[in-house]
Amino acid sequence: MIKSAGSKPGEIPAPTMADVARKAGVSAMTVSRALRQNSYVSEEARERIMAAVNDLGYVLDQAAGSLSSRKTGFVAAIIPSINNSNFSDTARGITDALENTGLQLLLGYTDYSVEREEKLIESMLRRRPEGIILTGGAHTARARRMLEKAAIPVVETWDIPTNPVDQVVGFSNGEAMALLVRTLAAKGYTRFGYIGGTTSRDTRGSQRRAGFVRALEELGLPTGRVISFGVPPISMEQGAQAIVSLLDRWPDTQVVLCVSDLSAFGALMECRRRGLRVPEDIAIAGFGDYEISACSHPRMTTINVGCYDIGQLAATKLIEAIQGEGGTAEEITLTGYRVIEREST
Amino acid sequence: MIKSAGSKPGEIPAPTMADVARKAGVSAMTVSRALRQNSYVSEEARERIMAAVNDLGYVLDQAAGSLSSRKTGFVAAIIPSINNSNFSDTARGITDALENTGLQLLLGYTDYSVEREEKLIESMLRRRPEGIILTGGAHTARARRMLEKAAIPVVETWDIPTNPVDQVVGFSNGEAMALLVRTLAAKGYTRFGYIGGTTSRDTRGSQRRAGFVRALEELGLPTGRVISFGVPPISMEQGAQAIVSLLDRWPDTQVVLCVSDLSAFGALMECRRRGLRVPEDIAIAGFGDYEISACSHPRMTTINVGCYDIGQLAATKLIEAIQGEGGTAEEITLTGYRVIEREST
DNA sequence: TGCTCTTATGATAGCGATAACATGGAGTGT
DNA sequence: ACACTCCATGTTATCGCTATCATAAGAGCA
Repeated sequence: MIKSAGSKPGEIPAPTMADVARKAGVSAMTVSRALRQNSYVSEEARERIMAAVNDLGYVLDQAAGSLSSRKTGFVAAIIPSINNSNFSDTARGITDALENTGLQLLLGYTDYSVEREEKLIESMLRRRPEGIILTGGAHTARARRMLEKAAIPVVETWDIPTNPVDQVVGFSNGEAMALLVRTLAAKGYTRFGYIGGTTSRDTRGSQRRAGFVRALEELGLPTGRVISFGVPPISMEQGAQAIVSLLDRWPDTQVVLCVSDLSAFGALMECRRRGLRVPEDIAIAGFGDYEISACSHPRMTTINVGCYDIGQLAATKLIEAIQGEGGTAEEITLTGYRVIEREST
Repeated sequence: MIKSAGSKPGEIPAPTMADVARKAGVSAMTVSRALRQNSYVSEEARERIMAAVNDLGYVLDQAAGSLSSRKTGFVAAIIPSINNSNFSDTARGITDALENTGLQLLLGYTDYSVEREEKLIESMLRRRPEGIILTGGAHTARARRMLEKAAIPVVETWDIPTNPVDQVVGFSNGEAMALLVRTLAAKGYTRFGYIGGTTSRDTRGSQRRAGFVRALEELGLPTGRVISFGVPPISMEQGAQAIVSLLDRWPDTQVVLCVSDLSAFGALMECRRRGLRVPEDIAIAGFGDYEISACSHPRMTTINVGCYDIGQLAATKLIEAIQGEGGTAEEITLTGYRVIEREST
């Protein structure tokens, strides 16, 4: 429990707009106008006001302002993890798009749990954001209800939900993985392995695996070499362990695709450690085009999915919906992805 | 400019506490009490209120609440970058410590610019956070003034500022790097190289370099092999390029220390690419103990600085100061670091 | 029976800003 | 000189909640 902070004895309360107004010899309203530079204030008054602001060290209280104006200036964004650079790239894209709009980001992460997402959504809605950006389309029923009730623009990203809440900015993870399979099959590989996480908490991970299997089926290639290793997100170390058991069970595997570059990198390094030549003995590909895959030795084949662009585009769409007059039609914006072939395949 | 959002024709305004009160047949004050479960409300009334809350899909407006109670429930944290996993680990530590305190994190990143930091601090102070966590001790004069004026607890992290604003949770980057130098010197290395960034924007980077030079001087070893490459943060790719020019200029270098694991990894991979044996031909060490250094081949020597702990400890100290009665004395909390010797040296 | 103490609830008055309307000069065209 | 803009400023009434004080019913006790 937070103790009564209040004003401790001797503590001077922070100056308010009224204090500034008094010092500058104008009304509070004029101060408000001067600080938002969108209305008529004489140059002379503005200068006096700014001097008073400086003197007093006055800082606007936005909570009070937004109560009155019914606009909080908040945008909420929820990503699975900040430690994953794919998602932090998206967060960066969001922040950059928000720059100079006067909107401030409330960022939260779910650790890949829809229950945590529900809690986060609730605590963020208490702050009355003007819009909200989510990762993926899997939400609890209560989360959905809260979102609908909130009557603010929502953008789901990184995925194509079958039943979107509102707008969508993303791509088909399954299709992207399938494209990678087809690209590699075209190079002559036939015996494909896959490394991913066990549970279905990570919907994007599941879709990637499904895309992997589907593409192989379409090509008439065997689909059995799938290793599910640990709870998502799969770490580098887990990737290393997974490829060992994969090659143990299916020593004739020619190429291994991984749910992300991180596990792929772990697998790649483990192979090198064991003296396997990549791609001659075993080829490896990742997903996500993390910085690491362009720099590893050998450099890794992967799929770039435009993480930053997803964030930037999602935020741009959200801003349009916030500023736009009417209900922007529900809309699905597909973002691009491309296979980046490097030395590891 | 944001258009007048207001209530568009036909749009139902969100339910307020008064609506809930009416529906439950109690006063707004009782609803407020019931929702904060800290005061006397009969079980019967609480049930009726919760039912009404559910029916209406009511969500508390914290902005209004905090205006009245003079407590916003916000804590601000500013880190250099969210894409850097060292700092996102710190952010994670902060969030985890905040869990169940009812405090919500306002996260911002500076891109290693004190000017951006100043802007961020200002926009965050507008939200009246109850405390603020910063990275490093370098701030603009105006930022310092704002922080002092704000009269809220401040914790500076990741560094030991010479003139702290308030509390500090961090370590000496220079000493940590010096320890690494001494550890490696003890193994017999004498010709040390260093890879870091050019400008002094990144104070932690500068301190690490200074620590490197100082330690060598104390050991009576040559200090000249320093490559400054690009604007911080130095990427993996830049690390790769840097080691090429370093070895070009000083081919007899035995061991190269890098400002972070990321550049060290780039350097390591580049060496392998060129057929150099690590550590036999050239040894490499990083800084920060990123996931990558434990998994690369060869595994990298580095320094673990407890990024997560820094965040968690900083947040814990901040919470104490927020909840504690009086002005906690200004305090410097040193966090530990340790050299992790692996295969690359 | 009267007194205090605990529990449960309500009425009122702000918190610090802004929306909306009102006011009063200065410039402008006819 | 008269209406008529434009500009600059002030007044008033909230926004949705909580602090604070007031009230009242029952429990426990002498």
